[in-house]
Amino acid sequence: MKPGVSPDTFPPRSHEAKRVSVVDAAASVFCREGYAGANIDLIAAEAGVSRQTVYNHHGDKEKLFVAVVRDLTERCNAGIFATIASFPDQPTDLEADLVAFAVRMNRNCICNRDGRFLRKLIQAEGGRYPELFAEWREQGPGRTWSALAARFARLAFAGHLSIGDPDVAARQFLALVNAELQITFMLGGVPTEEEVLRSATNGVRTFLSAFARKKSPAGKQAALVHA
Amino acid sequence: MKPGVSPDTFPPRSHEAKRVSVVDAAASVFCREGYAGANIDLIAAEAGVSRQTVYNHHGDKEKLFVAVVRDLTERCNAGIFATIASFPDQPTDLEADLVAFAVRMNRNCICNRDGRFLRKLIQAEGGRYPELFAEWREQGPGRTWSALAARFARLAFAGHLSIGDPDVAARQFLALVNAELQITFMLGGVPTEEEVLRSATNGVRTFLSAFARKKSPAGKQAALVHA
DNA sequence: ACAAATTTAGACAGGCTTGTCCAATTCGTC
DNA sequence: GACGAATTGGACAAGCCTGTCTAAATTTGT
Repeated sequence: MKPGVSPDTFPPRSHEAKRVSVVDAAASVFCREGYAGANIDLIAAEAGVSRQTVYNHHGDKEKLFVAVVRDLTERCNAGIFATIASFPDQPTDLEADLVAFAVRMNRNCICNRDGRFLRKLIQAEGGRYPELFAEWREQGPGRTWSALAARFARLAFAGHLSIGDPDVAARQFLALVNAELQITFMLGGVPTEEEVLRSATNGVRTFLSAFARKKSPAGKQAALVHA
Repeated sequence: MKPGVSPDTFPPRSHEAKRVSVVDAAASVFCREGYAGANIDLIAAEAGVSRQTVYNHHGDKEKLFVAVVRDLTERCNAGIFATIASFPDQPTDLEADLVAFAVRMNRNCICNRDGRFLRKLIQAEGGRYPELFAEWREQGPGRTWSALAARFARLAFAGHLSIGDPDVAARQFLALVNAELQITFMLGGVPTEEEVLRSATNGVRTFLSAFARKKSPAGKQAALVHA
């Protein structure tokens, strides 16, 4: 385990671990107390390190804040694109598949620790670091909407939906499945699994009512009405 | 100008005026800097009064903050209900009337100074004053949704829409007409008139596609189904 | 014009926070 | 076991902020 290149022993082992736990604790404290109210001593205590270690690793409060935002942005984007990769391109039950996708999106990206923290930091400090959050906006929501719009366009092309503008549809999809969670988000709360499921179900139903395939053979429409 | 009751001289004339300008300046500073970062000297300067006057009127920082939130809540609610009163109960052009209503809602309640400030304070400090913002939640969004749901139910009853759950429809209406403004709201920006109009138009179109009257006697196919 | 209330500017103590410095200690590696 | 790097705890100066106090100036009502 010692000689040569051992499998899982990196030179800065506990060093890097401390760095991570400082960033994690800082994210939590910055969110709870705001940038001005965040206290380096508290961050250090919550990370289980001394104050001096915080300064050794990150220089000063502002650099630490930037490191926190970059960290959260990166992890959130990774989660979002991983989830979008699971979009139901060949749905068997369109409603059920889209509801499941929306629930995954919420659970893995929007309601989890990173998502809640990043959202709050953007809302609270967005005005003070324009370039930092402009970067997030391009890399995050911008690409999210594009990717999602492409998936919806594909569903429309395959005849499952009737969509005018896929970009608008993608944004409206996200707005609809989160419609009933807005207040909870605003107050910083975490919706229950039931709330997420209900909002997603209601949202997807309305979405499908609006974007259901419209140009279909008359016979099929009649059959649909009968059912 | 001296004897009797002069026309525009209230006993606490400039006194009350100063109180208002202190609250206004405080709202601005609390939003920009956060509660912890807000500086009483800066608030006093921005209000054009001395620091001591701030303390004379409001006691301490926390009481001032509460006064600001109550003030914003009251004004925002008043604006919201005034706007809901202009809901198109007897629409001539349903789409155009709903778009105009959505634009009014955005301009007068959500994007104006009070709306932006209150939203930011709730997001930033909601966790620290649970009872204060719980009160807002009941009086504001709770009653807003109810009132709006009642209006939509009326439209459905009159045969203009086909709605399952009016409460869900009301929340989804608001979510849809704001779908394209979310990011701007998050970053604390003010959307342009064009953006508001576009988001409202796209949102109302999708809303009407989803909730358009389905069982109408107009279509021939529908008549067939009726039989 | 007079008297009362309000406002102002400034000084002030007390507390808290950031960021630095340093000696002692612990940790990882050879 | 020994060496060097990282970490710790604490002291420290400097600055900022809140909230109070005072005496002078201003405004308000009569």
